Amino acid sequence: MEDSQELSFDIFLKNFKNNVLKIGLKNSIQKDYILKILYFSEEHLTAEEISNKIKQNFNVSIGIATVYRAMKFFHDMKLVNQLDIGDGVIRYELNRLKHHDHLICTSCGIIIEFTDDLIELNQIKIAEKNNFILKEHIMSIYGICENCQDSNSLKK
Amino acid sequence: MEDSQELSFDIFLKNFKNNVLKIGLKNSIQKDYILKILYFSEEHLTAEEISNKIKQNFNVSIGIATVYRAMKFFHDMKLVNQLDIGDGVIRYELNRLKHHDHLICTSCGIIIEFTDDLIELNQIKIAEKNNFILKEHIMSIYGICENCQDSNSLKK
DNA sequence: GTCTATGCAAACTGTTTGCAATTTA
DNA sequence: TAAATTGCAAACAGTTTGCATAGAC
Repeated sequence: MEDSQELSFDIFLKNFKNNVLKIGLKNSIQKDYILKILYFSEEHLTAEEISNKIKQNFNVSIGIATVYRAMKFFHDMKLVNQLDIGDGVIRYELNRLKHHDHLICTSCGIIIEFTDDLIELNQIKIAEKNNFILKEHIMSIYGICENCQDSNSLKK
Repeated sequence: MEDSQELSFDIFLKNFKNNVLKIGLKNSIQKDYILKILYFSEEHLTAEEISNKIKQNFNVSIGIATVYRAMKFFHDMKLVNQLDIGDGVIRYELNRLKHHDHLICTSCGIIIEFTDDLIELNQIKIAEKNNFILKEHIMSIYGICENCQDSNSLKK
């Protein structure tokens, strides 16, 4: 399992690097590390967290400016999504092509992804009704997650 | 019309000030000005913009820190909504109780409000499915507005 | 060898905080 | 008069930028 994931990452990375070369730019190990972290992470990571994880996992230090520049680059290439949950920090995730939205727990901050076809359909209708050319949407639902509900009734 | 709006604002303001007193806090002209701007503004304003509008309309200078503190206060009182469209600036609007979402033009930045019952229903279902206690949701649809579509085909 | 990407530190932006002065109840 | 609010400036956090150096093609 490990191996097959590693393999699919290798293919993904090779493909990405080819695309970079095609547009006349250069690759770097730093970007490789960042992509690897994003690829194998389930979470939505901040620039800081990405940098820390690279330190932990590969014992390599990457300047925070490099992370930001890489994220902008990936975002322009539609390779990563940016998620702003309104706490002043931007989080990043690999764009796995299937659109999804986010449930955010206002107590512990956990972010749960969900997909909903009705929402996808609805946004098209709303955009049409307002004569917008649709690009994308962000839907974030805020509430209290199961865990936090339980720990609030701890004393029972 | 002007007058009846002025009147309804006066009632709104008097009511607010009473509530402030009830919880043992003090009122100030600064908060009055801010509320008046919010009340008569259709737009979603940043702290900076609120401060500028007060300068323009009433020729009064209010420290930016005061605006931020007031907005936090209003937000805690559920009087104001915060809108973060992901450009690093928080926008504020008076909470007129009917929930609505936002269409944002990525070209000119105009923000159009819309309401959609299906979305309201949907979020309840999604929260339930994930065992969340629902608090609120934010949905922002990004696209190109009618105006910007036209001006792109200017040359014809 | 040329041109891009990196790392560092400084700059910047929006927001928050400490504190003395002012205003409110 | 006691307590809360303001205004200023400094602090702060996250992000961006300029520039010299290292690295990729």
